[in-house]
Order: sequence, then C-alpha cells, then structure tokens
Amino acid sequence: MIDDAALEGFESPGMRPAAQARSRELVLRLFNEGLELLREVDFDGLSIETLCARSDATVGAFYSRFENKEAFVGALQRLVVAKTRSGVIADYEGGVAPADNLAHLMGWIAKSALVWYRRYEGLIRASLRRANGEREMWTPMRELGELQISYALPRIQRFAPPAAEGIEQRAHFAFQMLFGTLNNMVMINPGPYSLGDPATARMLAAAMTQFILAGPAPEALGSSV
Amino acid sequence: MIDDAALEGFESPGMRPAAQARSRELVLRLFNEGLELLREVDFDGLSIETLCARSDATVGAFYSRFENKEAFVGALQRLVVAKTRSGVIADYEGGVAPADNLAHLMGWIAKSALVWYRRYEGLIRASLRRANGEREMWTPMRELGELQISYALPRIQRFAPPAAEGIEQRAHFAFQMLFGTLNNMVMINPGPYSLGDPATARMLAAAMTQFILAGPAPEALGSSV
DNA sequence: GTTTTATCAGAATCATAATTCTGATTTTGA
DNA sequence: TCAAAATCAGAATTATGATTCTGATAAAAC
Repeated sequence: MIDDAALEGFESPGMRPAAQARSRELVLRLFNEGLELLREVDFDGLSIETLCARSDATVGAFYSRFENKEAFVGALQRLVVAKTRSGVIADYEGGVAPADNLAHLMGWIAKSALVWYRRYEGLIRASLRRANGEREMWTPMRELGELQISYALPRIQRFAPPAAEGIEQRAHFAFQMLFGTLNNMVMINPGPYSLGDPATARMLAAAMTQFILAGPAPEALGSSV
Repeated sequence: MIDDAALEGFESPGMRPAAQARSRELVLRLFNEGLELLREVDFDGLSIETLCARSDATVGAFYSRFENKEAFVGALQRLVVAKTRSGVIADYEGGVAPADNLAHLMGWIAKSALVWYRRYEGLIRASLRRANGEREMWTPMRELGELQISYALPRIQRFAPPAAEGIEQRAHFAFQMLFGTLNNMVMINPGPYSLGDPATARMLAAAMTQFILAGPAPEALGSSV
C-alpha cells in the first residue's frame, strides 16, 4: 500500500508534480489501483479507462497528471523501487541483515526477496514483459538487485574460507540464479515450486550457500562441459 | 534452420495443411524468416507485412495458410518443440547423455540447454512474453522441460548416495533454477553472465550438481528462513 | 486441356485502446 | 472573494496493425 509519505518529494519523467492535496490523493489512488490491477493483467491489458473507473477518476484527470500509460507505470515502478531501496539500506545498516554467517545471510536474503516478489508481483510482471519494447523498463529493478549485491558481497567474502577462489564470480552467479528463478516464477509460474511455496526460500538459500562455498568446480566437471 | 523434412506430417491448430509443394515451400520460408525476425522483435513487434515481404510472399498468402498471427507463432513453436523433443529422446536412448556420474550428466544438460536457448532465443522470448495473455502459450515449452526431467531424474537417483533424502525435490528445484536462470537471460539479459558466456554452462552445472548432492539443508539453515 | 487450388497485388476494413478536446464545475491558495 | 488550477463527463479523434476482399494470374491435379 502506497501512502502519502511515499509520494513526498517524488518525481518521475512524464508525471506532472501535484501541487494540490486532491491531486496527490488522486495520484495515490491511481498508483494503488494500478498495483492491484496489475495483479490480474499486464501492461497491455491495463486499460486506462478501467484504471480511472476504479480510482474514481476521469480519463482526463489521468492525462492531466501523466503524459501517458508508459509514464504512469514507469512512475509506479520508480516509486516502488525508491521505497524498496531505502528499506534495503536500512536493513543492512540497521543490523537487520544477518552478520554472523553465510547460511543466515542467504536465508534472510531469499526470504526477503520472496516477500518483495509476492507484494509487487503484478508490477514486476508488467516490467518484465515490457523489458523488450523499452529496454530501460527493467533498469530500476536491475539496480535494486545491484544494490543488494553491493551490500551482500563484502559480507559473503568475510564469511567464506580465505582460500576460496573465484568467490566473487560465484556470488554474482548465485544472485543471478536467485533473481532468474524468481522472475521466472512471476513470468510463467512453471512449478512445482511457486512464490507462495514455503519451501522455495529454503531451497534458494541452500542452493546459493552451497554454490558459493563449494569452491571452483573440480577439473573433471570443468572439462566435461 | 527448419527444412522440408521437419514439416513432414506436421499439423497445428489454425494452420491449413499444405497440399501443394509450393505451399510447403511458402510455409518453410515463413517459418524460417519468422525465426529470424523474432530475434529482433517480440510477438507484438512481429509485423505480418514485414514477415511476408521478407518471405517473398503476400499478406493474402499468409492468411490463406494461417488463421492469424497467433496461430503462426503457435505453429512455429510446436514445430520447434517437436524437433527438440525427438532430439532429447534420441540423446537419452542413443547413449549421448552421460550415464557415468552426476557431474557429467549435469554438465551435458547445461551445455545442451545453452545451445538450444541460443538457437531459438527469439522464439523463446516471444513465447515467454506471450505467456500471460494466452496462458497456454508456454505450455509446449514447459513440456519439453518435463520431458528432460523425466529422463534425467532416474539417472540422478542412480548416481546419488543411497541415503540422500529429498533428492527428487532438490532435483526438481535444480531444474527450476536452470530454466529460470536461462529464461531470465533471454528475457532481460541481466548480466553479468549471458547466454553467450562460456562460464554460464559451467556455473549452472556446478550449482545444480552441488545442490542435488548436498542433502537436506542443515537445521540451522532451515530454521533461519 | 480443364478445373481446382494457391498466390499475387494492394486497397479497403476493422478493432481496440490510447489520447485529445470541449465546455462546464469545483476546489484551492492567496 | 477571486483567479488559477484541477477535475468532471463523455464524445471525438487517432494510431497502429491485423485481417479481409477482389479481381487477376499461375501452378497442380486429373
């Protein structure tokens, strides 16, 4: 749920800054209804008319606030990213992120990711689907991932055995598997594990931890591929 | 490259079976050009007019063969899936798939997957993008994954230590990570590793192997998530 | 040869939503 | 209280491609 506070000082290209209180309320309703609607349809399916009807607004009002549909979804995305970004920073700098060992850290990362994906599933799906037509559509989301990695990597290196070689590469790849697996669930829900399955976070955390710690692949493996 | 032989006896809903040789040639040109075009654009961006121009055909000819664009891409997908399916079966039953140990098997699976994804990247992307509007758009691809798993699982179980618990779940999840990571590369190319990177197959194989063999997550891990 | 079946060329429809417009009203900030 | 800023209602306009049509031609089947 996006609230008044989240809009404070928020700007986005193609979105006219709201000068009056009722405009801010309108934008808030549009954002929250948009988030809901995107659970059921994707970018193309998101009808401005439906969105406005559900938000007790008129089409004209929408267009007096946003340049077009793209700008609307873009703004919604930036808003969510901004909110998430400050949450991530707070978690790492405020001692919420585990600092004792790798398994705990990865468990927390996987669990947090799942919560986030469930909350914004619709928006994430719309962004993924759009990521081609407008290449930069996924960029803000990508930066969120990079932020997470930039905080996690130093800890991972601290937790790993000093001799561990190539650990940075493996950590990067582990995150790529994490986000890949989750994006894929949002995209096509392949089964058998889904965003809602309690085993998913555990599996992801275990796979990442083991891969990161395992050290370089043995020669026999490397040469066979 | 799709050839004459691949079309032999091929049928697909919304596609009129070609009775004459020149019709078969037309369909072949459309399929191959479609495959090429889809490397650059996705489903929505695939213009029938452009496709026909590139295939030396007229729009009318296209519509005398396919009910609509959806049917065309659907048919192309089914054709590729059918071809791949028989390849997978041949590999497993003809002794191409490694039968000596898990690391080799997974290395081969990852490498083959990468080759396949690179070859059909455009079609895969279009199918992923469409997977929402028409839920069943991804179904044939999904079945390909299930086929692969149904062949690999018995071998995995044979290779694993007899005491290994929950190995079937871990194997399923490992494949879900594999396809998720690859689909994500096709979808948004997140970096740092891409379909073209030689390290990708090695990393994927190592991650899957280690995860499958590692046994159930230690309690400390399980309880932390 | 003759009759279907397919394709050609290319213009004419259609469908669907996004987007724009217009002339009131209403709300807000000074 | 007033002028400016927003919104309302809802019709009119646009844009974009897919899809359909039509009257020749060409190729294949028998």
